[in-house]
Amino acid sequence: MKLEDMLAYKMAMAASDISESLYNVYASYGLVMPEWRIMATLGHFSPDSKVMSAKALSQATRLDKVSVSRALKRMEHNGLICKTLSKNDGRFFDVALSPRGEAMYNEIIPKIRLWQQSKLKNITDSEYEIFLKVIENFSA
Amino acid sequence: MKLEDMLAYKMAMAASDISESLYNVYASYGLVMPEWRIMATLGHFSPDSKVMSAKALSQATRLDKVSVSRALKRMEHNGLICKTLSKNDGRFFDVALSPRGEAMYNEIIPKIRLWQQSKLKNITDSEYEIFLKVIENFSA
DNA sequence: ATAAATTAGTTACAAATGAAACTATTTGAT
DNA sequence: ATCAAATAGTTTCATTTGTAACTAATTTAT
Repeated sequence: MKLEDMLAYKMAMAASDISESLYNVYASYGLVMPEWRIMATLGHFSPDSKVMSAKALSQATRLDKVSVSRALKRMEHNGLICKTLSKNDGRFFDVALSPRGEAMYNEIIPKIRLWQQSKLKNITDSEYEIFLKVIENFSA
Repeated sequence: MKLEDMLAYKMAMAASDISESLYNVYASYGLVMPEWRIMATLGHFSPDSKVMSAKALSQATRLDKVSVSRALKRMEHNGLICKTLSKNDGRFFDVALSPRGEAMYNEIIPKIRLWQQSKLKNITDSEYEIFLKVIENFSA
């Protein structure tokens, strides 16, 4: 087996490179990685499902529940999210981006898009489709 | 922009899933992630280049030099590597897998290969080729 | 030749992390 | 209805981590 063929190795290295590169974008907004992942998740889902529980965020972001709890505390403190006890079930919180959080999200997203385009400039649409299919497979 | 199209997000999630899944393989040998990355790198390169410096390992594995230093200390203590001062340049160490480290590597690799095959069972060779091309691009 | 600058690696310390214990709420069994 | 089991989220504490300071070796400039 060649290292060149080592899927996990390649993925980890690429993810690490991407992660570092992306850090420069959201860090300029004072966000750390868990906060950015949460913002990205909430921002994406907010059109349809306005709220998510901490548990759902934990699953979507692959952050453990302690990290989510702490990130949400900071984000609430910074006015980026609204956190209210769920009416149906007092164990859950309904978490959503605040207007301010939504504004920040909408400011960051175009920069991410630009960054992503630069990363994909040598890749055709059909190649990217296949790439997505492959990594979709990994998480399945 | 749809979350479905968020490259970085998808990569981070897939890498996280893969990393967790792979952890079960090397953890059973008492290795932690930095140790496994170092072993994989040394094991792969050992046919041609028998030794690597801690710095080279740090670059290859995307671990910072402190992590590498600590991992090498543990691995040396466990008899998995040999670490000798370079003759040419007294700042470098020549690091290589010990026979015991090599044996462990050769025991783990087939399990990684099996694991990888199961992850790729729905993927054709040409699709995998394209996938590799795309992630190669990220690190460039 | 010598002193400043650079580089490899380690150490120390402060910050981030996660497992386990904890609180609070809900569900399910009797 | 009541009590045990389960679930969401928080807190505690011990470990892990990374930045910055350090040591030691080498290179570069003068």
